[in-house]
Amino acid sequence: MIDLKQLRENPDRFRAGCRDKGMDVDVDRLLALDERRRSIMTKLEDARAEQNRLGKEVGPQLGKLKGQLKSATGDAKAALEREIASLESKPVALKAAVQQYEQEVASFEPEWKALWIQVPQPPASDVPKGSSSDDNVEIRRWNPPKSEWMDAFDTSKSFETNRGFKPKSHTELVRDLRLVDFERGVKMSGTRHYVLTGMGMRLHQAVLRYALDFMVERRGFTPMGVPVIVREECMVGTGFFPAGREQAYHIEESKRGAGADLFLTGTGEVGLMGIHADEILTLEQLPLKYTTCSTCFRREAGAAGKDTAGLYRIHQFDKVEQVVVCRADDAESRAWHGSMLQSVELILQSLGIPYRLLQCCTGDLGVKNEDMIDVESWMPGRGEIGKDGAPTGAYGETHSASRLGDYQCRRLNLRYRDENGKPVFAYALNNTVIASPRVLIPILEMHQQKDGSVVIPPPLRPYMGGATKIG
RNA sequence: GGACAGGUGUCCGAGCGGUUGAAGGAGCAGCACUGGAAAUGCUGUAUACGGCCAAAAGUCGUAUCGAGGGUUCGAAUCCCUCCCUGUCCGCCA
Repeated sequence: MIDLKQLRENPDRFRAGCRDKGMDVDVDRLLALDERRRSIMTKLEDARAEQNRLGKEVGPQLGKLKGQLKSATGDAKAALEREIASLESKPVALKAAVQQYEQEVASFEPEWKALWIQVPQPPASDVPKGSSSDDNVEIRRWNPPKSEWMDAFDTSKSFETNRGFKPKSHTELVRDLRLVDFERGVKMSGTRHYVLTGMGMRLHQAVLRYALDFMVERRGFTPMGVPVIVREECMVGTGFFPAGREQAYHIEESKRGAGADLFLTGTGEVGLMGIHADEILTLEQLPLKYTTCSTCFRREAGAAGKDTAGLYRIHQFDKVEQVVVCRADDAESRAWHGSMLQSVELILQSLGIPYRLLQCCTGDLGVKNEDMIDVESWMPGRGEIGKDGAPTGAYGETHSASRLGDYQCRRLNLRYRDENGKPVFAYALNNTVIASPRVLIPILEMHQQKDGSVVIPPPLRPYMGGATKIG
């Protein structure tokens, strides 16, 4: 969430942030409620201060009198009772005032809080303005050169021009090579479910394990295994709720008598960032560099009819995720952003997948990020159908790298103590390392051979018993 | 899932319904002592929000003893609900 002090001091920045992100949050209403709340709180606190002062004064006297009352009789007893009654009546008026203020605040506090957590993190100043993903700006692209195991590939030319034969789509490849069984996945769990079979499962696991090991061994990240079933606080704290509530599977344990419902996480980011919620870290602990491999669950509400075929948009998948929690420093955050993206690029290059980086425009950012770069991988089986009847190929999003400023850590109450010993909300970043089975689409489609087999990229071979191709 | 026992500051650990942000210890920091250290002594050692202040420092107020609600003039202390931890039993990858 945002800092209310900053909102008061510079509301225009947040109004502009809402506008640029295309989000409709009533900032002025929030400001008015905040003002009202603070003014009542001041009165409430004054009343309570007086109440406390009286309590300290009256308390010991009452204690003494009540002690005396036990042994008193007759007139002395009646006099004591009168004195006690008069002492006790003193703070009663204050109590009524306190209760009235409390009720007043309670009457609009939920609205105040709801508005507060909805205000999005304003985009960084250098993020291009735009209204949708169409306005994203390409930063650079990479095409594989000729190497020991694959020929060069140029995405500006058709697959057939590059390779000399028409490509199959990944749905055809997984069918012909028996890597995925969609029918039975749907039988068990409904639309957008699948069964990975045989070498399909092995390839899936190989990609994940390669990516995790890469992050740990080459990039110095700490591997973690985190819960994928979490409480609502985790979802709110990481910024996925309330905005993304419809995207998460909801386990209604409260309906069975438990105290709290649970939610399935859509990314390992939730578990990784939740680890240090409500903590104050030391400067030496930073930066935190965590990576995890976790199963991700997404309802894909609102995506009905989109990408219905194949492995692109599914309800359950596995993802290696990376997060960095660093000190509250813009330059440091930007440096980590670059470093995290470099990890992704190195992995994609080693797998021989053409890709491009897109600077997301303001309108494509979520509530919590101030800057986001998407990585899109080349998928020869995607895109329009060309004159020759084969798809022309297209880039499809496989990764996303966000800078969140202190927005997420403020929500999570995750701080560190700076050089002066002051607690400061840390900055957070997150980035996909690899998400599978989606990444199997470019791997299979890019490395398919004329005979219908698929060459396994060398880094994955050790994870597949040394196999060099499928089929 | 059942039966008990618990949850207090960085940690351990007291706490009678009334001057308790909270005894006592440990740790940590500063100072003193020392040639230097140990030992010892003294001092300090939470967070959030709000007020005062140009700001910082500081200071004042409020809240926080697992969370939320209640009783009361007043709750760490009493009551209710939930969460968590431990032990035993049951079940089980």
